[in-house]
Amino acid sequence: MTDALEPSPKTDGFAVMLREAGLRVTSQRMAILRTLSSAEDHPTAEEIAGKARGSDASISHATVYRTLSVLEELGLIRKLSLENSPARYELCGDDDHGHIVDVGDGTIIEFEDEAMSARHQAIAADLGYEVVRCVTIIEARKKPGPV
Amino acid sequence: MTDALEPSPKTDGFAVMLREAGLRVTSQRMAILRTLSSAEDHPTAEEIAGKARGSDASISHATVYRTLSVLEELGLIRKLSLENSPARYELCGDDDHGHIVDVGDGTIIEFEDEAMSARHQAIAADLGYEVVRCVTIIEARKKPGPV
DNA sequence: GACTAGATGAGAATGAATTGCAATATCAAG
DNA sequence: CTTGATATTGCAATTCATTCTCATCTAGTC
Repeated sequence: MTDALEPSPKTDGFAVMLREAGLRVTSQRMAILRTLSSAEDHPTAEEIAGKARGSDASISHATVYRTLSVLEELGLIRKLSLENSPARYELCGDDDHGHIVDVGDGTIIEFEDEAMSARHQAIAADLGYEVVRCVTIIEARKKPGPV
Repeated sequence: MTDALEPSPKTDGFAVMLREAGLRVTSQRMAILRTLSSAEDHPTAEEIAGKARGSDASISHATVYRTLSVLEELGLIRKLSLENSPARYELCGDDDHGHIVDVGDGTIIEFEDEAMSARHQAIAADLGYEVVRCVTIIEARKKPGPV
């Protein structure tokens, strides 16, 4: 009963999307997608490689990088370039959400904010642009305040 | 009349800030600061090195990188980590402004938006954080609009 | 002018990400 | 189910940005 390897409705959807984009559905790609899908945090390429190797034999890191950029272009995942550290990845819908990075311990908290997203759209529109993607990173320090 | 090399009130201010931070005022640091101060765009470290070499002899790229991080910690400049390209730098006050990156040609447009900055503060505060710095990058595509 | 800690230059080293190429595997067609 | 065309992979070597090492130099001080 290795149901970790069973196709789930979620990962099945990935396979369909890959095929529709004219791409082949390989075990490596599915392993990477499955890894991202079960990740609570925002793993780096190497972290993804490590976990993906758990479910599929020996995935080379070249494949991880190649797959990640394919998936990014496909719009299935999002890449997050942080200062002074390797890029991190997350599955995504097409929502515009931001990240708070705790400068103390590196914790990343996601948030969504309608007002902020609306401003992004408006600002871009004012300048004659249409938004492709937004990256918001708020580096912040935990306030000593009352719990 | 090589007034490009004259100390300007602006660059003088830099010297004071360096000294106040207990750092030495070197010709390399001033050349880099002068370069940034006269840059209209957001140059990369290597572009800065190139231009700075124009005003000061042979500045090594190690020095450029070292100086840039010193200046960043000092809060005099800001580093902008973009996807798939070297970091870019800009002089900065402590304002929270964003950048629109034209996905077509790479043009970077700066903007300020009170409402957006206010949201950043509020969002962080809600989660018990105080903002250190914000990075907003809106990747956008030029609208075919009427011109 | 001399001293000393901080700063620099040159180049080697690191680490993330990309690429070339031969081997392999997917998927459509028979 | 077998085959063939070709997309994809693994491996290793490579690129590129950035950092580090260390001997030399220099700003700031006395």
